Amino acid sequence: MDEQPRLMHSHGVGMAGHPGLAQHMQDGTGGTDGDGRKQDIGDILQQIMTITDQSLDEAQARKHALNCHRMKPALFNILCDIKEKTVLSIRGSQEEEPPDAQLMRLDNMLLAEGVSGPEKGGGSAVAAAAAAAAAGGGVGSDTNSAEHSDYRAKLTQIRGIYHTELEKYEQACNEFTTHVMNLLREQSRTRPISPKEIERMVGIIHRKFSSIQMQLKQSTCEAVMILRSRFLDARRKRRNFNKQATEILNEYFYSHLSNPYPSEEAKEELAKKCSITMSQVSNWFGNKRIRYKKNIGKFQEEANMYAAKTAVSATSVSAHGSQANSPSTPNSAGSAGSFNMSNSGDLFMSVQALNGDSYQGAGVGANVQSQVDTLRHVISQTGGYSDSIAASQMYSPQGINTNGGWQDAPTPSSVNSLTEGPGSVHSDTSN
DNA sequence: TAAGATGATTGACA
DNA sequence: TGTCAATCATCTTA
Repeated sequence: MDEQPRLMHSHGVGMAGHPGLAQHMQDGTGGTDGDGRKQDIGDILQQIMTITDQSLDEAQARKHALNCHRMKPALFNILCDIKEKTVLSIRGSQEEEPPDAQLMRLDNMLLAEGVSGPEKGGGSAVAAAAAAAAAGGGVGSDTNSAEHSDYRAKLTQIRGIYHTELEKYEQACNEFTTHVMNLLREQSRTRPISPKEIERMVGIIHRKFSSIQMQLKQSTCEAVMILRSRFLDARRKRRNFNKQATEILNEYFYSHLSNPYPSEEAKEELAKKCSITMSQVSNWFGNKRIRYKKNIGKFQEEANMYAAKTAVSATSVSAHGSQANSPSTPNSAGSAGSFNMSNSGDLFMSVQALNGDSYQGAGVGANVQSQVDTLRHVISQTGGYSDSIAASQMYSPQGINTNGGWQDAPTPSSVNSLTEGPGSVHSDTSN
């Protein structure tokens, strides 16, 4: 209480701050009643001016003086009563809100996309799923994996930004909460603040920050969506198969020209070799058959080329003799779709392509014919086919019948079978 | 930039 | 369900 006089004094007419003004006020302009009133106004003004000029220390000192004021407990009690009647009654209407559905949705999505939660390759799983969904859009696994890794890298980038920002927000939220709680604790010395009220204030702060967090989550979701759509769009774009894949497919097609219907197993094998999907293999063969049939002349050169190619490799096979064509191999052929371009069965078919009436291209000369003879010799040596069978097949026309379909084309499932009778077309998987 | 090549899609059919 | 045929959309090349 001994500070009280000091407090009052500081509110008094001290001239320290503005002696000039105070002097002017004190001087006045006359000694009448009006002069007295002016004097009061001057005092008030002086007080105001003094307050604004007070340093922080002075303010602290005055605050302390106020805390120690003898009337403080009584005033505090009154404030408590008033607050009890007003503020607390309002509180009832502001009960806990249910968890935000949108926030939950965002959380779930971020978790599913692998942005939030533990890094378990969620994003890459999504990318893989997206790749699978867009199966057939790419050119090969190398390209797919490149795009895949690109997607993953970008997703990781988004994840990093998201977590950094989230941490920043959380830190800011904690700091601000601590700051507010300190303020409230400080204020609780001069006004009644219950723990519940502090709790409520903290709740308000958290809600504010969580709304900011929701914006962050929303932005992150949008970024992921954009990334995904771009990723999928890029995959939808058609790209040509690489040269090697096309060669493999063409080799198979022309070496099975009389029956260019690869079995499921053969398709699988081709798909693996070409690094494309089975449906892409099916598409390719479908397109190829139709386009070939529509314009055989145009494909003549290509057919000859591949036939010659196969024949050359076959010649080398013949040079190696039975090692590459053990007697057991032809009949074990049906084994699950594996095929070999240099095996006797495929050579047999390539010979067909080479010798078919309409395939006797100008580019294939007597040397190729001699290769054919060699091949026929090799084939006959393998014991898989008799010369007569070979001849009957080799010199048959394309296999394309008058209706435009491939002659005697068996159902795809029977393509692999080597147990069919003479004249049957097979060897897809003769190994 | 146009024309041709090529992979994918769609509907009909057996 | 696989294939054919037509067609679309995109890529490649001259």
